[in-house]
Amino acid sequence: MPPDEIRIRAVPPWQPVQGEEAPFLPLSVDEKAELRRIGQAISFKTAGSQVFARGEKASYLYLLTAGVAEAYFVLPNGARQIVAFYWPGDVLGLAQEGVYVNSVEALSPCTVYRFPADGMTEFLLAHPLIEHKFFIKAVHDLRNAQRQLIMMGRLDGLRRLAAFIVDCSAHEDYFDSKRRVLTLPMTRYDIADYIGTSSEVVTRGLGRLEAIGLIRRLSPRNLELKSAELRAFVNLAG
Amino acid sequence: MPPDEIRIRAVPPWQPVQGEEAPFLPLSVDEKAELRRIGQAISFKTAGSQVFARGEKASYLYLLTAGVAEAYFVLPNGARQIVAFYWPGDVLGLAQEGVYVNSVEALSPCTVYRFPADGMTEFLLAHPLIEHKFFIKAVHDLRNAQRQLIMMGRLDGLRRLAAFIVDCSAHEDYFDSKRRVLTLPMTRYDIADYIGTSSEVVTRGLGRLEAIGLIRRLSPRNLELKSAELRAFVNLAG
DNA sequence: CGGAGCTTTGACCACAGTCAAGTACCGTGG
DNA sequence: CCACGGTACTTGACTGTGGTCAAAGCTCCG
Repeated sequence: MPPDEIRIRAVPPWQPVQGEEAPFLPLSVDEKAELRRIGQAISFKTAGSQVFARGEKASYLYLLTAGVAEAYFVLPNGARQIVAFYWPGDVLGLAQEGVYVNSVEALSPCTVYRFPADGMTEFLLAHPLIEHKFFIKAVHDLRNAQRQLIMMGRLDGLRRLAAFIVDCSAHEDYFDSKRRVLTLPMTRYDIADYIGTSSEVVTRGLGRLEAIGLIRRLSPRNLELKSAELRAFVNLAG
Repeated sequence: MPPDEIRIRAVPPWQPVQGEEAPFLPLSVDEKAELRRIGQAISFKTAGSQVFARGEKASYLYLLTAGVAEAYFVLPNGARQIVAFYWPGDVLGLAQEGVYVNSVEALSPCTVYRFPADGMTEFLLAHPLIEHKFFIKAVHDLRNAQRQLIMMGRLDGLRRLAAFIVDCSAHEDYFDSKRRVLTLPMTRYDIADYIGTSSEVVTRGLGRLEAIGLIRRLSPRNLELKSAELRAFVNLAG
């Protein structure tokens, strides 16, 4: 799988997963060709590049093909809440009434496909199979957002951090499953603004997780994980 | 508009809203007929009725036409997080790999349309215009979930409560805009489990909001609101 | 090799979570 | 209609997590 291949990361609501390419929806050759026809590949060379800002006219819908990005919202008092990290296969560009509702910036060099929002409705109506995949992706993201809500509402800081680490370890490009080493593409501030706490608490949390023996800090951005134990610690099975 | 009319509550991402029936997507007569053909109207007579439970086979997709319901998740330690309240026009039945991910129960007598999940994919593929509306609804709900994330992550208890009250006041069946009186269909516990705090904090919060003069408690479930001031207090414009 | 940004640690304090008790409300049955 | 019981709501007191400020150490890149 070339790194800039068009693919959508989602697990469907109804049909139990079929293939072994587990976390991605299968797109047919035709569908990819159709998407490439109306889309346009774009690269953001450096971390920190702004993809778009809240309030801008929502001219494009984006599909991230390589790299990591974040969507955030800044409150009037300056506080920042990250509402999502985007990994390869994720869709960006959530809009309301024609304008983006969040700002998005790259956390690493990124490549995206972007589709003009203008013709998008017509395109989707003309290609029901593709529309269905975008629909499933939206449902997938909704499920994730609700999961995040559960973590924010009912888990303490340490467990939220552990849950976040577990989530990150699902992304093969950043988790070496043989060495069990996770490479974080984001800063402590980013993590804090995502799980609703401060960078200090994140640091302390990593220290405590290391003390308990659930992780080992090889370097600030490289963590060796005990995945099963981490999952058990978060304990979100319900 | 009859109270059990089929309608979908959502504001679309791209096209700015057109009509004056603001918060609902227009469904054509044909579309309603098609939905009625594959759907089935069901009533839940009493508050507290369980619509479905987490882990059950997701046999149906639901459209709420009257009443209020809640979707919640119970952690192994017994804590409960409400991930959504559902109002008329909302879609219920979020599933993953064929099973519901949350439990849903009625907060008041409810009526729903339910659609068999079995044929649903085929039906949607055969009716792109309807599928598109479900897609837009999913995007709408995703936006709301992200907004909720911002509140949970970066607002203190009092502001979360105020934001919740403002959200409730958007639903005409429960907010008398002439008298400016909101009728809450849920308990303090429900509110607490939604905004991630305890029922005591909710009560205290209502007291403080009343002391500031933003609300007036006519009875525990009936609040007279100063909507503009409440909105300004929450201050989520960004 | 220098410096800026990122990370870590420490100390202090307040918000809000928890436990406990008392009060209001409402539907039920006498 | 009234008495009653259960549930929902309110209030109080205490405690601990985690938010904030401050400062020092580390890392990585230029």
